[in-house]
Amino acid sequence: MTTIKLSEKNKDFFDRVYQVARLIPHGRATSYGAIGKYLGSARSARMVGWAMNGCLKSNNDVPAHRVVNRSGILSGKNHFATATRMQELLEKEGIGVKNDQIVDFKTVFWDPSEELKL
DNA sequence: TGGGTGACCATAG
DNA sequence: ACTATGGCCACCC
Repeated sequence: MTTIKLSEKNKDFFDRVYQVARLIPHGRATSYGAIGKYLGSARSARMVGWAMNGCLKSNNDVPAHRVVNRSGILSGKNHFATATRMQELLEKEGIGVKNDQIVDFKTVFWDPSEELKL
């Protein structure tokens, strides 16, 4: 049983990442960097990935499969329950996946700092 | 305390 | 076009 330590500061960060991830529309996908940028780019994209890692271990409704790297590659599929889990979830939403990479990613791409611009 | 690692990204050569 | 490097910052040993 793995427990993620969450100090006050990063708990806030994790929370924000989860919030944005939940706002990703059905059938769309975004990147770690995009989320990091939306959160202020002060935090690097790596932290977003770290947050995602934590999200899989906690029981929340964060669609981690809709978050990929900048090339549309399913870089985190390795962290899902099964190697094909992430791809299956994406394809079920109508997102094409070929060779662990999202087909026509630029079309599927959903940028929070654009769509969610306040 | 310090150093290595990571579901990454941007820039430089 | 591709490879190399630095930066980012929380986590673990």
